[in-house]
Amino acid sequence: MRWTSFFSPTLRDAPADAEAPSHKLLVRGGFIRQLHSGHYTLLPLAFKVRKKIIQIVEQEMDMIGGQEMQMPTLQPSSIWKESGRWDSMGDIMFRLEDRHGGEAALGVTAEEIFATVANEISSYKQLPQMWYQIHTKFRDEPRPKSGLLRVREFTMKDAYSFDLDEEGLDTAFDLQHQAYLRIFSRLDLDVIPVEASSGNMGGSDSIEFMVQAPSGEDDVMLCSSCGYAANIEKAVSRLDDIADSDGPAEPEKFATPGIRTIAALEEAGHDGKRQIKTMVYVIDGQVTLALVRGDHFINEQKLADATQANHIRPARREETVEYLGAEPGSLGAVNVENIPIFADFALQNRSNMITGANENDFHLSGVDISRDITVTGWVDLREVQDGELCANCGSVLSKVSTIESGHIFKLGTKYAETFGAKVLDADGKATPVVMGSYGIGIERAMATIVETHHDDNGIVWPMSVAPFHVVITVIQMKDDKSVEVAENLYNELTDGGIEVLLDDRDARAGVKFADAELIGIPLRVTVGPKGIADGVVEIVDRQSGDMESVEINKVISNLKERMK
RNA sequence: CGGGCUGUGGCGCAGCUUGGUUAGCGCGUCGGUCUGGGGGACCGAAGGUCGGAGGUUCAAAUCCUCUCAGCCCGACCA
Repeated sequence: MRWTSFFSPTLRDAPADAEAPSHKLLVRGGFIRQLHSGHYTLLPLAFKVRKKIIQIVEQEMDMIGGQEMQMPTLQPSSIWKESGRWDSMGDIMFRLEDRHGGEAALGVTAEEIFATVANEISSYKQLPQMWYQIHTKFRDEPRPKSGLLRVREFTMKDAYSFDLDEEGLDTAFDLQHQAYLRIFSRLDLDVIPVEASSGNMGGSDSIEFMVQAPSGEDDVMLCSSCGYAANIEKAVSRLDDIADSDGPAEPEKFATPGIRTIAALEEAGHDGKRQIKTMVYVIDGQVTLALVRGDHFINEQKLADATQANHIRPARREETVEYLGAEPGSLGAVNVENIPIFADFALQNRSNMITGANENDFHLSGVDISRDITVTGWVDLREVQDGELCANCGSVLSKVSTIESGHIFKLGTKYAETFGAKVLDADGKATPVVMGSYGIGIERAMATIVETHHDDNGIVWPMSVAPFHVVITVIQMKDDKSVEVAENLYNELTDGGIEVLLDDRDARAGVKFADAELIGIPLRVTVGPKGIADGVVEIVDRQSGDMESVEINKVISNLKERMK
């Protein structure tokens, strides 16, 4: 490709509203343009990178027995209603009606559709199956942001496995896990597999593949010693036991005028570790209490997971007053009936504690949780804090910001049962197939590579996904000899299967260098009169910046060596 | 959904407080001359419904009302 005929509108300045490095660089480099919030046009450079990422994903999926196919993106509501996700998906789903008034949605994910197709599998002899597609997904995100990192329309590789039993699922899950590690390694992304929440996907285990980056939106807890890694929505840590002194036979009410916070109670001499923090939520319309230790913080996703909630929100002040009789700051769960109460494990067996009395400006002391509070369920609600100790090995945990690059789920039989995907087993008995689902966002992977592969001058693509392998920079287009050498190299390299961008623009060297570095081509061949006088051209490595003078007839072998 | 900010040529911005000729500047673009190894210089040129609608006024980019869009923080996020 010749630069003079290539469409790559580079910009000197990044758009003012871009913040994330990948957003700025992809726009400046002429890879993408925004059409609308969360919707981007992929220009030729980005399209080339996307295609290479897709090829890598396809190769690795095919390697583990994946069969590529494609599902419709416009899907009838009926299929989503059957699984119950027409409601549970909420506002994330783009919904529309056809001319007959039929409800439909744009594909958010495709468990339902694949499970429907899996109806065609009728015998255990046809299992296992591993199917996947690489296709557009639509999600009406509350807040698209950071260029390609969070968008409303994107390409996703979603794979689905079908097995006869849990053991088969474990095998498929592990195959995908290994394939993911190979894919991200080939993309030169340092992924950390972490234990994750499954959200409204359902199912048991799920693992997310996270890449550490400041622009990331997900927090992960990492143990540097034993390798424990978990999304903060799932992470646990070691806690010291607390020995409570004996309390009174029943809770005692005491006045706490003006005290409305845990911190204020602490100042009044009541250690946060001895307090019960009472939070009021509305979960799918049901007012619910969540209790954690006074000095602890609740993680809402944990509460949502524990209650299998579709929709969860903090209660409004009026609701709190209506149901508990007091305002936030004086709340407690003692003597509360008819409202579900979920308590964090850290409160188990605790006694002689302090909590709100559900009467403004009063608290209770001497609360024995098992005696005085009707706990509906003991669950893990506490959000682990940076610096706490690993539950496995006792080393210090650190909280890091990450980008979610992939997520794999063990779904079990939920979708198969709903959609009647059953097979006859060896005994002739009908049994639902066991499913797994496995996703990777293609454009997010592209942006994540940029997040982790750039410097002050621009992007530094790994060879595996670079839009071109080599850029030939002609220093002076007026110098016939330079042009001749460059043209010959261009033809030979291209014939040799190397993807070359020939910078044949009549621009100054500085401009060409800057553009080549901005768009991040891994190798640059500089052809100029100085070198030609000595029979050489220069090869510059984008990553290291190292320059080597190479005899013209050895350029191809040199480049091929570097590309290995 | 709450809070904050921004819409002026392809990009980055000024002008708006205090209304007043042809709305400026830098970069980019086009033509030309010189130049030529890190975003060069000079000459010339094109390119703007000032986000949109309504209003106030002799007069609106500027004031008022409504509205649309985008960005950031939070909420939310399979």
